[in-house]
Amino acid sequence: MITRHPLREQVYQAILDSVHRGDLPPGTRVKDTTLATQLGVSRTPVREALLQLTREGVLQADMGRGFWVGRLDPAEMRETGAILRALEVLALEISPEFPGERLRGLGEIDRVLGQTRGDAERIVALEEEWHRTLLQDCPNSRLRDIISTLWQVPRRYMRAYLRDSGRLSLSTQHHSRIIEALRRQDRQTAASRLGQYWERGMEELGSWMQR
Amino acid sequence: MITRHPLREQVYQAILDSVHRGDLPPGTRVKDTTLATQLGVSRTPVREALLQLTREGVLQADMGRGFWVGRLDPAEMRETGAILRALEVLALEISPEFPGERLRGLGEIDRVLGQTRGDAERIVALEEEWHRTLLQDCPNSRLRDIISTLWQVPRRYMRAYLRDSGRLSLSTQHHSRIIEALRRQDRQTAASRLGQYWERGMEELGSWMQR
DNA sequence: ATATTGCATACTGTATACAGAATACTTCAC
DNA sequence: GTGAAGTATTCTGTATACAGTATGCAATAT
Repeated sequence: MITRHPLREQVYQAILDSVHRGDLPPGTRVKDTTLATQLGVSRTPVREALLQLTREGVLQADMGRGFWVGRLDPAEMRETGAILRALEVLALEISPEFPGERLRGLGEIDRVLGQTRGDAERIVALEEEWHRTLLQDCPNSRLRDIISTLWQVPRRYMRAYLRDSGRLSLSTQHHSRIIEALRRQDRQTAASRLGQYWERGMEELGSWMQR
Repeated sequence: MITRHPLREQVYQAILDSVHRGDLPPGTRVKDTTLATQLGVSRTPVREALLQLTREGVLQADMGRGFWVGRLDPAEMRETGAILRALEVLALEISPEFPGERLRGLGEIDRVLGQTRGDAERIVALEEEWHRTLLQDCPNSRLRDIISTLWQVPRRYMRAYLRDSGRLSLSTQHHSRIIEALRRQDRQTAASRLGQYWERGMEELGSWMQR
């Protein structure tokens, strides 16, 4: 069965990548005509993608005034972080037993994370990948969807934080503590440690943003 | 300051209302051209609204095959319910002290709910209104947004359940128990009772759907 | 020089046009 | 009558056109 994909999805991904790569820094105005010609498509799918990104909080929009890349705002970070914390904890709690393969995968990502230096975007991508792997077996697919979508927000803040502060990693030691609990199949402890991860991370980002 | 509103928003609301009123039962195909002529606008804002409703789970879509009202699916209900439970509990936990005015408002909605008979759509609307009022002061605006959006899903299931089973109310006694805790400014207990509300509600809807 | 008004341009939101795919229908064979 | 094949029609996804508003620039006045 061949599945066709609407243009708007590719466009969506392309714009998101641009934002994450930093080609479109926070505050930049995003004109649909420009993007349309750059990507070689018409304005229609571009606008559909822009509307979705706006809904997800990556972009902002004013009626008649178009779209721009959302500025970094401590409140947005805190609010989204609190939500993600609750949802990831829930997702982990209701996950089934962790197969050894999954634990190895998490360890591997963590290992690569420990070796990666200086590439903020890559570190953030690996961080997200680690979480995605952690929650991969969560039986609530809608929950997984919402979590993935919400992650678009912290990505932007983490990237800015890593670049600006020069920190190398966000939380390798938290990762290992969570993995340790999962090795014992103690999902409850793992979940509570995952909560602490977010708590700490939010504090760290929060104090940085008050520069 | 005058705020203008894009057509797509009005269209969005109009379609949502149709779905909630039951004019468009689950499974109905939704054609953008038809809606466009009915509403007296072009296809563009209609499609923008349809895309958003699809993201929110009210509609479904297949590439090249258009949109239709999502069919009722026990798994979707369970999954969304679990998420809403976690988020509403979180929202209540971080809410500030409840002013007397708010408590009176909750009691008033509850009173109207107790008197309303037979009008499934109105009962569901009041139920949602009760929850919205409960979480109105939650300082996390993004959380409030997500909760409102997610509520589109249970609305459809609750409506079908009330119509089909002939039950009159969903949870008046739960409401009072929550209000009781709030009167003592015991948000922690109130939040845990709110969790029980969702737990019970999901069980009730779940067993009904296995007819 | 600076502020202000008018004008030109650019861009957004919406409408319409077009191409290709999916569905419905008709016709014909059996 | 039932089923298949081919044709018509409908509808979707994308492109383009259009109208109105916002933005930037220039010319003029202060």
